[in-house]
Amino acid sequence: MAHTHDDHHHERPRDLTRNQDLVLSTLNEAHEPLSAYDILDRLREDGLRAPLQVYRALDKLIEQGLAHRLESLNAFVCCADVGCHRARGSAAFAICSGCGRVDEFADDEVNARLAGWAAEHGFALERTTIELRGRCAECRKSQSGSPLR
Amino acid sequence: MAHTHDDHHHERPRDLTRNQDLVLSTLNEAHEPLSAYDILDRLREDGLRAPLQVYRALDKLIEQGLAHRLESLNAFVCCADVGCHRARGSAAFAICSGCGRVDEFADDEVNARLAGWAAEHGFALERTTIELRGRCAECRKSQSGSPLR
DNA sequence: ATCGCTAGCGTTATGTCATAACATATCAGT
DNA sequence: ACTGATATGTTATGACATAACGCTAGCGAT
Ligand SMILES: [Zn+2]
Ligand SMILES: [Zn+2]
Ligand SMILES: [Zn+2]
Ligand SMILES: [Zn+2]
Repeated sequence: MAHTHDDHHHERPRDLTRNQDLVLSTLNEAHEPLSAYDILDRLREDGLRAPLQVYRALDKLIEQGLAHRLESLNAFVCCADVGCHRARGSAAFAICSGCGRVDEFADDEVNARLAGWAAEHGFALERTTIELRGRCAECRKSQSGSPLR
Repeated sequence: MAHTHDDHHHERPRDLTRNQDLVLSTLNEAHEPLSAYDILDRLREDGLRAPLQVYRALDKLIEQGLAHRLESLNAFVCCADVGCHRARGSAAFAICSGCGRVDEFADDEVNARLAGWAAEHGFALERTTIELRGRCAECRKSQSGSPLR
């Protein structure tokens, strides 16, 4: 969108609509990935009724790099490092099958190697998914159960 | 037409069951990822009636490294490199949004870096998903449409 | 042989995730 | 106020995946 001549705020990441704000807050308060329907359930008392309201908000949040979709889980988390979208290469996620904890990180070397493969093969890279599944340090100590598939 | 997951004549272990063999053959003959329901549709005339028959076969094939699940697509491909399961680290996939072509590859450096992150963080790595989305060289030349979401 | 175990199979029903289609509302620029 | 873009609300439907049940075939041990 075109900015006016005296607009020095070239990034306005907090220009969120009501639904987007509700969804982002829900993700922020959760300590685990949430499915769109999980989010919906937590927002019924705020007036949300239909999945589409959640999915639309999620689309925008993801577009702005404020949230991420975990493909291997069909669930969503808020971004742990706002700015990862622009400042760093694509993010990777370590997902614990024990407690649901998700650690977001980025590895420049990994991103460089994948970009390299793409360049070599004439592949126009648009989006990268990197997801590690396993058990986090905490869960390895305590032999706790496995809530995640 | 470019072939990727083409007619590799996989050495199929003789211990595949009828359903597993049907599903693997279907994946081998396809030149694109197939959803479980796509596979089911192609196997109706062979007597398959229910999704579960396909999912159960897929589970076994994936377990044996003969097929892979593409998380970002909710679809399946046959393994382009039998033995990737054992011989190499986890596989990566470049998925073309234009034609559906999938290239399977493995990058030792990428796998090493991800294993390194896991080791540093006490994360017991069980499974890794690496999926690149974009447009393949062929599709960049010809401005063809976008059948994949 | 037949018992008991295991793996696979077939079927119905259900659960979970995601989008199509359409109507209405809100807001900024003119 | 008019207009176009974006966001919203709602209903219905499509797409992906599993629960729960009982049956069958294969196989080694008794
Ligand atoms: Zn992030
Ligand atoms: Zn954990
Ligand atoms: Zn493979
Ligand atoms: Zn292509």
